[in-house]
Amino acid sequence: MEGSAPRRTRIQQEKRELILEAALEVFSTNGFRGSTIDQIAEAAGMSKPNLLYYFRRKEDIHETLMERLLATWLAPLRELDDIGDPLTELRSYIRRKLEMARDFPRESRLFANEILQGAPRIMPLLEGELKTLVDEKAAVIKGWMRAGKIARTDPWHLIFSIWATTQHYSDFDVQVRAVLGPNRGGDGRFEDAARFLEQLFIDGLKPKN
Amino acid sequence: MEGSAPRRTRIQQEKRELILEAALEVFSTNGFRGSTIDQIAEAAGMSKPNLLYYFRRKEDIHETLMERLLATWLAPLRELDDIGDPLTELRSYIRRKLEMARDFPRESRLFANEILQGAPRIMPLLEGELKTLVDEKAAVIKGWMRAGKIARTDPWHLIFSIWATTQHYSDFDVQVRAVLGPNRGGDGRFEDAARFLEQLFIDGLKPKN
DNA sequence: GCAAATTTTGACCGATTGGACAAACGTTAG
DNA sequence: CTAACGTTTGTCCAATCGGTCAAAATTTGC
Repeated sequence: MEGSAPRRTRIQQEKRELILEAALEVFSTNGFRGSTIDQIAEAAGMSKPNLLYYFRRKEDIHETLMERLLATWLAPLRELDDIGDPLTELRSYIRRKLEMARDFPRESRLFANEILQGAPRIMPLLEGELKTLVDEKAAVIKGWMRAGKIARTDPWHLIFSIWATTQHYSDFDVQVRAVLGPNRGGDGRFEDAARFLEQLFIDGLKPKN
Repeated sequence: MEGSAPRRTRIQQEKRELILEAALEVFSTNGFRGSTIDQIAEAAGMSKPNLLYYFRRKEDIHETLMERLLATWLAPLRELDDIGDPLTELRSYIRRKLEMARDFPRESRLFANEILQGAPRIMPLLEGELKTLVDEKAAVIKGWMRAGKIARTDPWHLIFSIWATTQHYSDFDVQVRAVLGPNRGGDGRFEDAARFLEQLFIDGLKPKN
C-alpha cells in the first residue's frame, strides 16, 4: 500500500483536476485505447509534454479516474440501510441511481467501457470490494423478505436489474433519445423513467396478500 | 441504394466469413478504435495484406458486421405480435432476449460499444428503422393496456427496461460473474436471471383487480 | 495442360501514437 | 536582485497504425 500522498503545489492540484476533467470527457466517449494523450491535452488546454509532467503515463490518468469513480459510484448502494421502511429505502436507492445516470453520464460510460472490455484494470475490485458490498446488501434485502416486508425474489438479480435499468439511461442515452424522438426524448425523459421504474420495482415488490 | 451484391467466388465467401467471425471477437472486446487490423488478421489466421484483399478498409469489416447484427438483433422484437395472449407474448420476448444475451454475447457487446460511443456509424438506423419498429410495438402494447389485458405503464420505457435487464447479462457479464462468485455465478446464472425477470415483468404486468 | 484469373505474400509508406528530454520560462523565498 | 525550484515548450524517437503495391503462388475455366 502506498502510504502518504505526494506533496503537491497549488498549481499541481489545479492542473491535475483540469486534466482529470478533460480525460473523463475524452475517455468516456472514446474508451481507453480510443483516446489519445493529445486529445486530452487539447481538451485541458495544454501541451502534451505539459500534461505528461503531471501524469507520467496515460494509464495513470485512467487509473486515478477509476479510483475516484468507484467510490462515488457505489455510494448509493452503501446508503441502502436496514433502518427505515424497506420499500422507501429501495425507492430512494432507485431514485438516487437514476439521478446519477442523469447527472454523471460520463462517469457511467467510463465504467461501462471498462466492464465491457473485460474489466482488465478493476477486476480485483469487482471480486473484492464490490462483491462484499453487494453480498452484504443482498443479506439485508433477504431479511426484509423473510420478515414479509417485501415480496420474495433473488436479491442479487434485483440489484443487477436496478443497475441495468438506471444505467441504461446514461450508457444508451443516444439510443433512448433516438427512439423516443424529439418530443418524448427531451428533458422529461428522466421523469418518465423514474415513474416507470417506481411502478416496475416498487409496485412489483409489494408483499403479496 | 446499392443494388446487386458483388459476385463472389467460393474462397471469397469462406474467407470473408472467417474474417467477420474473427473481427466480431476482436471488435467486441476492444471496440473499433481499440482493435487493429493485425489482431483481426491473426485471429483469422491470415496476413494483413491478405485480409485487406477481402475488405479494403477496417471500417468495411465493422460496417458489414453491424448490418448483419442489427437484423438478428431486432428479430425478437419483430416477432412480438398482436395475436396470442399478451402476457405470453411478453414472456417469450423476454426469454428470447435473454437467450440471445447468453448465446450471442459478442454481438451484444459490439452493439453496446457502438452505442456507448455515440452511435457514430448507426445513428440513422436508430432514428429510422429502430424508432419505427419500437413505436409500432409500443402501439401494440398500448392496445393491450387499453383492453385491460395488462397493467398500464409506459410501453417505451417497458421495452427499454427489457433491453437493459437482458443485455446486462452479456454486456456486464464479467461484473455479474464477479459479484455472484464461483457458485452462483456458474452456468445456472441465466436460469436464475430468467426466473427473476419473469417474476419482475410478468407478475408486475398482470392486470390489477 | 495451359492461360487467365484469383489469391497470397513481403516489402514498404506516411501518419499517428505514447513518451523522453533538455532547454527555456516563470515563480517565489530570502 | 537572485538563486532555487517549479512549470512549460519544442524537438525528437521508436513503435505501431492503416493501407499500398508489385510480384509470386495458386486456383480455375477450357
